[in-house]
Amino acid sequence: MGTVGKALDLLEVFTRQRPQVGLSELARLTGVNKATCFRLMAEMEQRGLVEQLGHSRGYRLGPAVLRLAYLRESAVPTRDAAMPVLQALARATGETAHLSHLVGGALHTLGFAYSAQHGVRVMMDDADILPFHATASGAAVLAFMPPADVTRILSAPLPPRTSVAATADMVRAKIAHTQTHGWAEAHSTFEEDVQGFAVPLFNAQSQPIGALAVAAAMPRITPALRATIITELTRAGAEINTLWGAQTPPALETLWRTAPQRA
Amino acid sequence: MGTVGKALDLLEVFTRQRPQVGLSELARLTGVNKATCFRLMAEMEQRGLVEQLGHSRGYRLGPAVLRLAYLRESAVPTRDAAMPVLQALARATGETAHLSHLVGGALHTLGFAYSAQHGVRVMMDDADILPFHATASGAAVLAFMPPADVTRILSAPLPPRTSVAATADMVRAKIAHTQTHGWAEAHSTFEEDVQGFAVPLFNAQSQPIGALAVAAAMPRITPALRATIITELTRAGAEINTLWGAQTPPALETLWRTAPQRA
DNA sequence: CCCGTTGGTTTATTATATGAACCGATGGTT
DNA sequence: AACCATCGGTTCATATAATAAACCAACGGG
Repeated sequence: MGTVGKALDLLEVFTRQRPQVGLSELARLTGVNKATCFRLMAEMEQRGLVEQLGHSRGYRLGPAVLRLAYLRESAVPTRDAAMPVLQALARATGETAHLSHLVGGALHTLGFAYSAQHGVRVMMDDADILPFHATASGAAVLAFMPPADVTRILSAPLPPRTSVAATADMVRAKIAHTQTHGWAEAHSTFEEDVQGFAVPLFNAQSQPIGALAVAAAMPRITPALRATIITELTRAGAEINTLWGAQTPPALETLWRTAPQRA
Repeated sequence: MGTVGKALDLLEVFTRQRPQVGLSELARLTGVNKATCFRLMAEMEQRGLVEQLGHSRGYRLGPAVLRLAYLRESAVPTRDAAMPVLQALARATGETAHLSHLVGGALHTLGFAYSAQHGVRVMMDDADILPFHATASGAAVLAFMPPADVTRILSAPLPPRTSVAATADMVRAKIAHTQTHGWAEAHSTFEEDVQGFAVPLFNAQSQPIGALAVAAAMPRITPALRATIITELTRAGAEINTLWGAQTPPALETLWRTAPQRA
């Protein structure tokens, strides 16, 4: 692996739960030598990608990432464009809507929206990372990936948090379902008592780059609500794909148009 | 220079005006060898920091920067905390308020706010980079930096855009003014017919990390407006410093308390 | 007072980055 | 149609930069 890859891996340790880390802890978490960590962090600090507190206290993400994010959004307004659709989807379904983006072989949360309709909501967190296995979003994306990539991802070690043991066969079944219906569904997998629905999102080259999902509280699910979610989800998915200038696979577009009847 | 520093320098070519660049152009702009550029970009693409369009079209910033920005803001809500103050400052003065952050020895625009009062406004752009010389914000920051850093910055080559030739002596005069008054002022420097006012912002170690500024349309400036701007600017500066958990130098705090009388 | 841990530094060793030349593809221009 | 410049990407010998173990001084809790 190259040096910059190693440096960028260091940034992965920063999460919502662990906003700052010391040098030794960083070396321990990443397995990178402490001296190497120091040099890499010092170099990233110089460019403002990370900063350290008071000369000896730990590192955290720096202000430069804000600038990069502004430039990214102004160049390609992914999130800004999708948020209104996301909010409308949450309103229309009464459940939590969720948008994720494929980056480096993982699904990163890009945004979410709650409905005010119910007190009990499926909660989400920005910058969360979703497991491919056992989420509707994961199945939605995998269903439109080249088979080689799917095999590679499914043969990777399973993440620890999956509450239901998700075998590769089960995931393949979900993928097949997605390909024939146009949307993915998952029960009690990512979280207990949560029913997930998702559709894939594409780029201009018809490659899947993310997923739009609705996460509903399981006890509320009725045939009618399920139909509503599927109808609204496919409609919103088509809308975001349009906003993003995506090339939706024609077969999928057809499925989405007839989704309401088959829901 | 280290490899990751070189890689991060590549990201600097992306601006609002140049949201995407091809490989050869990138190599030309940065002076880095084309093969090196390719390898570095490929490595950054793998982590989602940049992405390329359709296998041969150019690179642009990738979605991973969004995630990093969210994490940064959730860990240390710099911009979110300051924006309301910024908007209030624009409203109170009737002019454009501007917030910049010191990152890697340059002032990066972090946010701005317009007043609805006048049709003629000083326009700003997110992710702009300000020259140290000849802006009020630059002087405000330099005034509280270690002298060694000031000398280093002032001996750097002058940026091309400065409309008024700003000699090091002129900048030093502005710095002295800032140190005795607590705020910086600049006439027709960054832009024609713009009068700039600025105060420095600090971190918890009393080091300057940015500036809060008001940019007013020159023809509107009257002694009364000038007094208002200085009063409101120092007040807003103190407020943001508090929000950011900054350790404002005591001498400066005193100056700010008495600024209205000396305006 | 001790012992573990912290952030940071040094060193020889080695792996990695580098850049000139090269490639096939593309797209105007003559 | 032949040409030429330029594009993104690749190759490989060379040299530079990254690495890791040992070592510091400083800090802090028991």
